[in-house]
Amino acid sequence: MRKERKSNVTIKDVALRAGVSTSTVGRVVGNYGYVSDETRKKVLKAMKEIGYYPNAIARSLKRRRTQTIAYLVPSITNPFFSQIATSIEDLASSHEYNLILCNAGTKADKLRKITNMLLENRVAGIIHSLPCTDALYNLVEVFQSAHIPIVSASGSRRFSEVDRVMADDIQGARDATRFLLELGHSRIALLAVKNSTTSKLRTKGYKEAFQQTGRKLHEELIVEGPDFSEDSGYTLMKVLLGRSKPPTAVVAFNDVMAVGAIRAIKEEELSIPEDISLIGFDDTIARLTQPPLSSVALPMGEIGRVAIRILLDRIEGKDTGEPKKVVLKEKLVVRDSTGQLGTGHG
Amino acid sequence: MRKERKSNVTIKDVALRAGVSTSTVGRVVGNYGYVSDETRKKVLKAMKEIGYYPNAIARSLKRRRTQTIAYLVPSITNPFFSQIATSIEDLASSHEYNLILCNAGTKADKLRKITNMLLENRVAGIIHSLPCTDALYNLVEVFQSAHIPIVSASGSRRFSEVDRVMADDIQGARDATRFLLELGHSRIALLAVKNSTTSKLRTKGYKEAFQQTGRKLHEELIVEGPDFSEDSGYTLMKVLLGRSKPPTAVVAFNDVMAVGAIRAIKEEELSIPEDISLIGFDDTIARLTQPPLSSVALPMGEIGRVAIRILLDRIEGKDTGEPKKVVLKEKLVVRDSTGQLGTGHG
DNA sequence: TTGTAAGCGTTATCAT
DNA sequence: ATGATAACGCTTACAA
Repeated sequence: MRKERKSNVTIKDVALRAGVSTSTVGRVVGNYGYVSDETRKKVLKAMKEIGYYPNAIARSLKRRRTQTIAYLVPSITNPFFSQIATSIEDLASSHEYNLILCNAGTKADKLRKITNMLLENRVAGIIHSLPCTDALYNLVEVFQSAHIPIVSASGSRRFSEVDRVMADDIQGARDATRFLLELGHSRIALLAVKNSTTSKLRTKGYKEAFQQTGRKLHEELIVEGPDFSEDSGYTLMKVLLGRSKPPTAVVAFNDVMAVGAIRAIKEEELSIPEDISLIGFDDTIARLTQPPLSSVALPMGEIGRVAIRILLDRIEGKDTGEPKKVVLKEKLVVRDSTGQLGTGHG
Repeated sequence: MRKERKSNVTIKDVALRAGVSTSTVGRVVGNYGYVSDETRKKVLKAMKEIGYYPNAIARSLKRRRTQTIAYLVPSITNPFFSQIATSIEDLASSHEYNLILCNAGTKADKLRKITNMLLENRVAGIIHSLPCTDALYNLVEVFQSAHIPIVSASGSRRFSEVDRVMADDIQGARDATRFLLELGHSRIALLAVKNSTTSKLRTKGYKEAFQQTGRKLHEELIVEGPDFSEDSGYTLMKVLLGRSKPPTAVVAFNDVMAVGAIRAIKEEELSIPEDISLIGFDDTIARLTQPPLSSVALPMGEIGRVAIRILLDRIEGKDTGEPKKVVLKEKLVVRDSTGQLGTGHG
């Protein structure tokens, strides 16, 4: 015989069993107010015996607030987001909050639907990593007027009314470029991406590095592809290598593009880093390339942690100040794809 | 002046505004029962005007069930799980279910905590991809006795009381091995992993391929590492290459191990596939290796879809039959790391 | 076709 | 220190 645990054991049942009132049981369960040790023991015993566990739904209804927060991403498959998600989940969970993870995809309808669902489920707050779209505008407006706090974690930077935490794309690219400049390179190419805010900021950082060191910038070495794909990296690199004066170093705006670049470079029978130094961004698959790729690591974990801390402070009313903007440092991880200029036959 | 949307507009408010009863409003909101067109319009108008949206918490309390399901994984960072998660989320969302994603990690405490939280929040059902542990036993027991359906999506296979959907590891390895046999290879090495059910099953498939084709199996070419890491793949491959009779083809039990193997092979100045053919598993980063890796793709999307379908059928009582066990096919994706035996100098 | 009223399982206020 | 009771916002017989 299997022990059947009735799923609707209520406080009332416990009260009956323990021979006390529901409010006394409530005090024991919620651990507040005055309860004598003796009574507490009786209640605890009754709870065990009939297998009581609290009903969070009823509690939420009564308290008029949930312990649920949501994290919205374009795609959880992207390791960038899943790492942020992990750190959010971690802290949320240790503060007794549940995390609803929402894949908003790219369709406006989906995000609208999610917005409604979150509203109806009375989430206590949301964190998102979404790009700026009409549907996001709608979301922000709706949640703001419902007084539900929002934090952008490496999402759209455009809403000055919401708390934002993001990586310092300018600094990351500046550091990477500077590192190459210090290795003696000056013909440093940039594999950039059209219509990307991130790409624009990184390009800015690249330029700053040249300015700060007083070295000459070669504008023609900044090339733009349509997206952050491997093909994009491959094609751009091919173009650069076909020129009369190819670069001696390359910064690709993510690791996947860098993989494309590696393929192009090897096809031309050149070696990394002897002929060409290469740096990627994101530090995701960088350990696995051949040679292991130097890459600018983004502080995903930190982004998530800061975002959730801000959110919890907002939810619990500990922070009622102006919207924050937190910018976190990126960090170059040096591996084997970068070397001093002129060690090869280039 | 910002329009302030009061967050606690209730059915009662709408009823008052529209001059009807709460139950009439309820009928309009829930879209059931008889409501005259005229009344419906009045109610709809009132809803718009005062910005009403339903309270899912109250509804859940009343109906004694939620529209929430949970998906538990060891780590959402693993692309294997995040892809399953995506397909689950997709179908769940289109059936008006919310998905709570839980990172159970590896500590028993965390899973116990999640178990309780899920129970208290009255989730309608759960899907998991967790390995067999005491904490999972506890989870299964607790949910079973609360009559909350569970589906294992490529998780522990040990519970015959729960629905299980998984990939056919035996068939995947068999197909991969067979493919290599047909290319003329017979000295086919296996980079396996100790204490892994999956590894055991794949090894079985490997052996079946030899049996079915009547070719001679070289037991000594089956080597085991401690885990599925790149280092593991590298070290095992080094060992194999150091032998007097090295293999002409290799099956690595995931892509990351295959990357390690590639490194080892290149270090010995051998080429892929001319000297050695290589096949990975998972088809995650396989496109990005040099050369692009042939790899056995697991049906992650399909696993998620089947799992959520089964779960929804259970939740909605459409399926009250015996626990199901669904096994889905793996599929070899051929790229450039595999070739006919003897095209190189080996 | 519409309205009344009794819960769902908690929490919180007020007595006792 | 404990108990009675009224909400929380919705659904749903049942009555009208």
